[in-house]
Amino acid sequence: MGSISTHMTDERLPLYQRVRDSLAAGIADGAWKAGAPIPSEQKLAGEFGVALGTVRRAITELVDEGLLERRQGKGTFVRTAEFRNSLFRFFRFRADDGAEILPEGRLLERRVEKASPEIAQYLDIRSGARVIYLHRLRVADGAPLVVEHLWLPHDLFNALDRIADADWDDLLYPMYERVCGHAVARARDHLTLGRATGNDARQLKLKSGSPVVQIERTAYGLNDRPLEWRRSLGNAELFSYTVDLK
Amino acid sequence: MGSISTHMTDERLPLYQRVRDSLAAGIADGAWKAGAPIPSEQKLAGEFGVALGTVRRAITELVDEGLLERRQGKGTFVRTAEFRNSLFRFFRFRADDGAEILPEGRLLERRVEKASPEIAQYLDIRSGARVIYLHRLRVADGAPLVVEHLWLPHDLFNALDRIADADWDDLLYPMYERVCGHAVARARDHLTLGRATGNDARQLKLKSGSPVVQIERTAYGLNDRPLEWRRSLGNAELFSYTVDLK
DNA sequence: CAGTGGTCTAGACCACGGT
DNA sequence: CCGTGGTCTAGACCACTGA
Repeated sequence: MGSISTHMTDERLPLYQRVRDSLAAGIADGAWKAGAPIPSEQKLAGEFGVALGTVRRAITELVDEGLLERRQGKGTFVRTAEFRNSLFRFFRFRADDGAEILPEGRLLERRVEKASPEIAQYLDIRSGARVIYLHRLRVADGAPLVVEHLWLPHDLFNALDRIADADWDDLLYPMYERVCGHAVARARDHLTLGRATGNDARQLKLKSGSPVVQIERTAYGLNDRPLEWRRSLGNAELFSYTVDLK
Repeated sequence: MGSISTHMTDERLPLYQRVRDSLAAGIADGAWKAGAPIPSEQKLAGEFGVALGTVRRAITELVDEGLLERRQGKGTFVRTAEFRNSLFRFFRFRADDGAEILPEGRLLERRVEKASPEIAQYLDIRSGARVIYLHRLRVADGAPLVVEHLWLPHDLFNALDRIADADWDDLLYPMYERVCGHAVARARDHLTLGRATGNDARQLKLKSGSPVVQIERTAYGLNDRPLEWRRSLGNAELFSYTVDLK
């Protein structure tokens, strides 16, 4: 038995699935760091005691899921979470020269509170359980672009309590991973059109009643547990999204 | 050599790619009908003179692309194009009881015209080439939902000239395939927010200046040639879309 | 050059669906 | 029962990368 966790899950699943799960667990545990290579297919086949084709299929699954990346002649690498585009794919945030802008994330509010029934449902936790609430404003070039309200289960993210307000990063997901060890593997966004009101309108510098695109997102960890729920509001005039249908 | 077209493309490509292309061509030609099974993997391996694993990989590609569907114990089947949801996935069209509604497609205008430079670019044809212009209104329960302006290359779709106005189907893509033999394999949608004006506003029964979601779509055939370009406008209040990010 | 992933083969046995 | 796709093995050779 090698250094990797060889406790394969559920005996009834196909071998390649169990290998997949074992590798996914290794990535989630941080046994292999993001950007670093995992052992070669030959080596893994030996350690798991399975054929090379079986390991290849397991790895192919993880590549399709976006967790791993193959580079011929070099190895197979743990992908760095690339959620830079995940919000901004919906909006046109570009400088006059067409270059992409990474909007600054300004923390407006932070507190620990009890989960409302709605939030509890989204996060799949008890109603009334402790959650961290964050209120942020995304600003580029001095112009407000998006307001975000977001909630995290406190038991998973209590390490954030020790971060000073000024030390928060623009991008939260890499920060979650670095500070709390929880990587975001996937997310589901639900888009609707709404109207800006009250504080949200004021912070976006829009008239009350202006159309805004509302994006409700649930973000999931490597084990499929909800890690975060957020509601983002952005000026609908800037909305722009491309999707491929099959 | 069997009944399938065994002229495999480009000698330098991997075998499984060439098999994939050959199978895709068979589907495009209509050698195998939608909904019907293709020959078994064993049989195909024999006819192509390759190993079973190679055929399996080729088929896996086509399954991932949505052209084929595997059913264990039964066979591998040509998927019926399911574009029923492709537009409606963006909007909430539901009856009071929550059931999905298939809005009726009302043909308002039809003519053959010369492609503007813009349309020509989208359809990848000569500017000034003949195109079919269609103007449609989607109506559910008497309420207008979406207006559509769409253009088709006349040389591919001239068979539509012989269809009477009253005989147009609600769903165009199956009709394209039935009447003209051109199946839509995929499409790319680009969504932005706009304002309803003039005729569009009137037909949607919205005040001029009301926010509308604008969906610009290019639809492609099995050979990747653009078949249709359309601009659809829908009441932004009804907009609702869910997307999974990885 | 050695080591990696990429392609391809030839076979075995299992799980499922219909006769 | 047979024929289908699903899993798994063991091994070959190719293509790419970097020392």
